[in-house]
Parts: sequence; structure tokens; C-alpha cells
Amino acid sequence: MAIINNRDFITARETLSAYINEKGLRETKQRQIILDAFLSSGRHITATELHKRISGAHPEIGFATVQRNLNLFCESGIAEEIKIGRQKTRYEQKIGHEHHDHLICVKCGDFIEVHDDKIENLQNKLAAANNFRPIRHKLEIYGYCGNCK
Amino acid sequence: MAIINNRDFITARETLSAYINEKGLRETKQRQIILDAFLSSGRHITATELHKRISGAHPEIGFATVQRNLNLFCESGIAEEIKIGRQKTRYEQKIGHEHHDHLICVKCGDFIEVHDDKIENLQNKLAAANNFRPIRHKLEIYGYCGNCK
DNA sequence: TTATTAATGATTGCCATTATCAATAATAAC
DNA sequence: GTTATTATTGATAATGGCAATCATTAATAA
Repeated sequence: MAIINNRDFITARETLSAYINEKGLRETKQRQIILDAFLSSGRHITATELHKRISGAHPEIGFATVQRNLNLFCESGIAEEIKIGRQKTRYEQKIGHEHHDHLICVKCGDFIEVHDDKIENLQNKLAAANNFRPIRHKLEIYGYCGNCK
Repeated sequence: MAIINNRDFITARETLSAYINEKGLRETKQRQIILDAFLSSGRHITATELHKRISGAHPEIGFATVQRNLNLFCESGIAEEIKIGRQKTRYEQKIGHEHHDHLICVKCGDFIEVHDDKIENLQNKLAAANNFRPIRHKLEIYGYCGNCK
């Protein structure tokens, strides 16, 4: 199920370690287990789902720890929150995955990842024209997917 | 504080009335009061804020009623939810206001409304290329505004 | 006037995420 | 290695926004 390749796996580990050292945090067994489970999971997982995956082999790891570590992964830059409507937050792996936007089906709830450099460029121009320095953006297009239209 | 002009005010009322009739709902004193307060408020208000504004003159109107009516306003098309990050939902007046996107300052939390037809067109093409029929979209660009950069 | 039923207001429930706190364990200092 | 420091953990409670509930009220139709 791991979509991420081995090189990205290592990069993610290293990025997180660097962040941990920089901030004076600590490497723990739980953190390693959660990281591995996260990187081996599908592209978009919720805290609850990840906790469930881990519980089988490591029932001693609590939900709060999983949640806290997902937040840490986001801070360190190896993960990113995606929040769609009222759905619960999903955590996306960033290492080895280009930025993308989402086409979200209002019927089945599924989403497609898309990317368009021209749109990105226009966004930057738009920001500049408003004396605004952009860091990141989120574009969600809602509608009907091929299966539901 | 009302940004909306008188014509839009009337259009909003009429649009809501039409929706209410169509669905067999009812016009109530509270609904009128909440609608007027909403239309007279700033462009982006939360349910809590609106309830507070109303409470002064109408302490008998409960929070749940305000919340329910804001949801109704959204259903009828005269309002729209905007959800930014973890902030609580804000309700935006749609009548008399073109669709727009948001430049959101990560430091002060303020946001600027922007619009770009070229981006919209590219979004439609992007959707079409993915066999996706778009209904609406949300573009949020995060960064630093002129005051905070 | 009466019947129907949407709406209200107060409250409770729900659910995702955070905060708390005592116990544990990772790192640094010695 | 030993000790001190303090980040982390796990269990649980708290928080907060919003929805659901339910008895009561009131808007519309008959």
C-alpha cells in the first residue's frame, strides 16, 4: 500500500530528525512506529484510521500520541493537513509528492489530485498585485466526478 | 456597517422568501430579525457574533435559532459558509457580491477578497480535462499581508 | 376557528481535537 | 555508569462548534 518509494521514506525520516534536533525534541519508540505506519499508509489518512492501523501490533500506543505526532509531522513539513468540508482532518505525505489541488465530488466524497502550473503562476501574480507574499494555497473544486455525474 | 446596498437587501429578502415558499417553510418574526441583522452586519460574521448582536435588542432569540437560520440562508443561496483553517465558520452575504477568493494572512488572520477570471477559466478547463463537472470552488492563498510582511 | 406542522428555545449530545497530569523514558551533564 | 532534566506518553477530562432532541409556540391552510 506504500505509494512512497524508499528514497522518499528516508528523506522523510531525515527531515523529521533534523526538525527534532533543531527543536530539542526527542526520538521515541512510539514516534518511530507512528512515522513508519504513516509513511506506509495510503496518501490521505485520518488520525483515527492511523491509530487503528497501529493498534494491532502496538495496542499500547494511545490515540493522543498518534494525534500529537501527526501534528508534529505537519510542523516538520513531512505531512500536511487536508480539511474538506466538515470531514475530519486527513494527513497527507508531502515528501516526494508535488503540491496539488483537489477536485472533490459532492456526491461520493472522493477526490482527485490535480495540478496546473498556469494557475499557480496566476495565483502568484494575483497575490503580488495585492501586496501579499504567498506561502501556500489551497484550491478545492467541488462538483461531480466522472462516476457520479 | 452595512456594506450591502438597499437593492441587494431587497433581493436577499425576496430570494429567501421564494425559497421559503418553495419548500413550504414559514416566515417568522425571529427569522426576519435574524435576516435583517445578518444583512446589516459586516461581510463575514460567525453564528456566535450574530447571536451576540441580536441578543441586545432580542434576548429571547436563542443561539440555536440563529445557527439554524444561517444554515437556511446558505441553503437558499443568500449566504455562504467560509471555513478557514480551524477558525469557526463565517457566513458571507452572497447577494450583490461576486464570487471571490481569499488571500489570508497567517500572521494577523485578516483576509483580502480577490478575483481573477483567467484563473476561473483555467479551473474549468482543469476540471473538464478530468471528466469532472464543477459546481463551485474555494481558493485560499495563505501568506503575509502588506501590513505583516 | 380549528388543524396541521414548521419553528423556536433550552438543553443535551456528538465528535474531533486539545489540555491535563502523573508516570515514564530520552538525552545531557557529571 | 549515575544522576538530573525535561520531553513524551497514555489515560482521561475538557473544550468547542454544531447538530439533535423535545416540549411548546405560532404560522399557515382548511
